[in-house]
Amino acid sequence: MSEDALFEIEDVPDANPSAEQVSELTDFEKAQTEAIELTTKINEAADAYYERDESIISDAEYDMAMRRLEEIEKTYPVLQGQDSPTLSVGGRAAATFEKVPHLERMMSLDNVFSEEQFLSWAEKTERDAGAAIEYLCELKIDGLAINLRYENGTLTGATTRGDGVVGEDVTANVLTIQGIPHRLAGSGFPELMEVRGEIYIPTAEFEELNKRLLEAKEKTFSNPRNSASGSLRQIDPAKTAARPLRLLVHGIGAWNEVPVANQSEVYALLESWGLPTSKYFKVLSSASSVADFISEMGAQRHSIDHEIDGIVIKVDDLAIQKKLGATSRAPRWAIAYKYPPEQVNTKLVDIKVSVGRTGRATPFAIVEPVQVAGSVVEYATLHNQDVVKAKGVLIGDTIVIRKAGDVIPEILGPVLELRNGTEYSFVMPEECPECGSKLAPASEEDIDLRCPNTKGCPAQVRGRVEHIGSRGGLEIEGLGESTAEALTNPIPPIQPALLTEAGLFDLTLEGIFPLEVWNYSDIRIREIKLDKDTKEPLRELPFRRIRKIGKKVVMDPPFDPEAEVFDGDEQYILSKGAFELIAELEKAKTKPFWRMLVSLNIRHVGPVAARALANHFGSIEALDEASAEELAAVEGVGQIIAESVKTWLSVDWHREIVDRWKAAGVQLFVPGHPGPGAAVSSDGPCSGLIIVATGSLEGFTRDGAQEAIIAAGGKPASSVSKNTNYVAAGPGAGSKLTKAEELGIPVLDAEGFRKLLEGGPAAVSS
DNA sequence: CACCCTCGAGTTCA
DNA sequence: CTCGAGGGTG
Repeated sequence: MSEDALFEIEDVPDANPSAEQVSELTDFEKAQTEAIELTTKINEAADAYYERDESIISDAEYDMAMRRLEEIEKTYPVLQGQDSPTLSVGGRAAATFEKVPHLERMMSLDNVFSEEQFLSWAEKTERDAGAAIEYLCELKIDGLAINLRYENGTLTGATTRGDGVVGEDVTANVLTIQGIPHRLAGSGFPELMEVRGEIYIPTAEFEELNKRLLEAKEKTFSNPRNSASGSLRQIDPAKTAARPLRLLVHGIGAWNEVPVANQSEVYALLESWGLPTSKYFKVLSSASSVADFISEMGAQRHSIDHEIDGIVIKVDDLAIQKKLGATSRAPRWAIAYKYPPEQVNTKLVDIKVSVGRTGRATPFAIVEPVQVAGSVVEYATLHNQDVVKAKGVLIGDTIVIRKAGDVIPEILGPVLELRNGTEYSFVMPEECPECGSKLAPASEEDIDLRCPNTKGCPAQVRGRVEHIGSRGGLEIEGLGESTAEALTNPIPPIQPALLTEAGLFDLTLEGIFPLEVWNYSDIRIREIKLDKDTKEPLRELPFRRIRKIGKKVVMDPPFDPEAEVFDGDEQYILSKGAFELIAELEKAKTKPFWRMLVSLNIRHVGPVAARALANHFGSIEALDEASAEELAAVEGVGQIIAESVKTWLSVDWHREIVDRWKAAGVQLFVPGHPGPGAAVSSDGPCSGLIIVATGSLEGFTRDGAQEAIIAAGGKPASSVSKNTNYVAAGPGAGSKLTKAEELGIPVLDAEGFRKLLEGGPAAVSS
């Protein structure tokens, strides 16, 4: 159950008491709110139905919600997220497919992103193989992996990849796909074999399909991959049959005694039996010719009849494949070369400036929403004014966007041919967009402009409060982005509950009513301008209240979460959020001292430096009395951090934070600490070991793993290097695991990790 | 003083 | 995840 479900979702056109300046909600915003509501409703109903076998709404109601959502998404395609229920037709239909284990695990592939990385993989592989290698190169089709099971030449089952061990049975649908033989041609088939392939929709057919859907006034698909996925998961096989799905096979799973020696010969054999193989594969005998193949195909990737996102390179010789074996999740005898992330054109609508918790003013781009590599992008950071200049973009330009690291949108530059003269350049504002203070560089050489109003700037206070609640800080549930905003919101006539973080632990239920929580996108583009004449703040952009955690009520304490309260003619039910926040704040008061240090928002003091300081000094008083030199003597703390701490402590309003927190009962010391200088010894089974935890380790949360390493006397690190002693990797581990394997560092699973923590290196040395 | 590890800070979207 | 910069080491 999501947190949001605790709150009422409201459609309040004007949540701001100073109503005049606020424009009406746009149609788009109304549609967005409705789409969110519908999606929640549909998903909850589908979950109940498929997971727990119960109906919480009638079929008719469900259909109506689905139809309305489709309608909205048709009007505003941007609102159709990747996981929109309208994409998986029949709600969460997937859940109705039977789970079937694969006979042989369906592995994924490790990735390389440059020629250099590929060459070093090839070098290592040749070394490990102890022989020259013939490489089989093939296109990496952007589709859905499928496992086909043939028994004595007859197709007896088709399953999706699932988690690699167990897939979903989609046999009935696969049987309808053109070009997949139900019965193999020729003779000499094995008793039992698994064939791996990719289901996809050719680009041309995809466009055709979308055109047909459009004409039929049905909703269209955003890309061939989604479309193939949706088509394969139809409950009714007749619907699948109507879609232009294709198959290409590219591997084998379980198969006793393969009658040939090379993967390429396997393909030839499969083809002779009537299975579709790609005509693009090629066997090459040197890594450098493979590199050439990669760049050649990259240049013509869009002229191929289906979408590709890279090239797969395999060791052709099956005996060598066997010798090389596999890591926990991917074979060592194959690698995927991924082409650079998808690039998309869109329009640069505006450039605005946001201010973070440190006061840094960061320009960011607002772009016309577009789909890039899996999600809809609306914002992209521009780092600072020099970057804006360097990119050469003007407001109004058509620009090229891509996803860097597959997550963060990056603006590459303008499309100059599409300029029409109406574009204009961005000028860095002189003043803080939120508090109006004059922006200035922190030092001479500093490129970044900062808002000097550290104490009072609402943007900075909000950022700091949010940081206190964050995972690295005090981990206060219910104190995230929007709650921090609500607590510090300075829009008159509402006084913010907090002017600075000093009062955080003095908050009471009465104090936080009324507290309204605003949604994310509104915070991001928030901008307050002062009226020229009255100097009253104007709210330039409409705020939209989507939920509330409290409402001012006339009622005697103690408050009761379940109470219904009458305020004039209106009736409110108090939501749990406010009560939980107060309870969480109380719990936070006794969290570890290093978390307190992080929460003070001292520059350069993050979790690691804070731990070092907390260990050596044990209390805020000890830190206060110590000189900068004494601080800098601590390992991991240098002059800069030491001075930053001393400077922070010398500021009056910072001291006020410390004093008020203390007065409120916040524990600013390590209980039982022997005193300054006496570092708490870190004895344990893992003394002196540097351990990196990555991926999801069963039985540990991300931070839990770190804590466990420390508790065992080890040192947790965030990146893998040659100094690392062990890497504990769970499912979903990425580059760190790759790096560990490269460097030959022992890799442990959750089980091994637990043993290491209990018994030290001896326990896992075997 | 030049290098290599790490850490801190900022970042988007669901 | 990435970038820039702090801290430690040879």
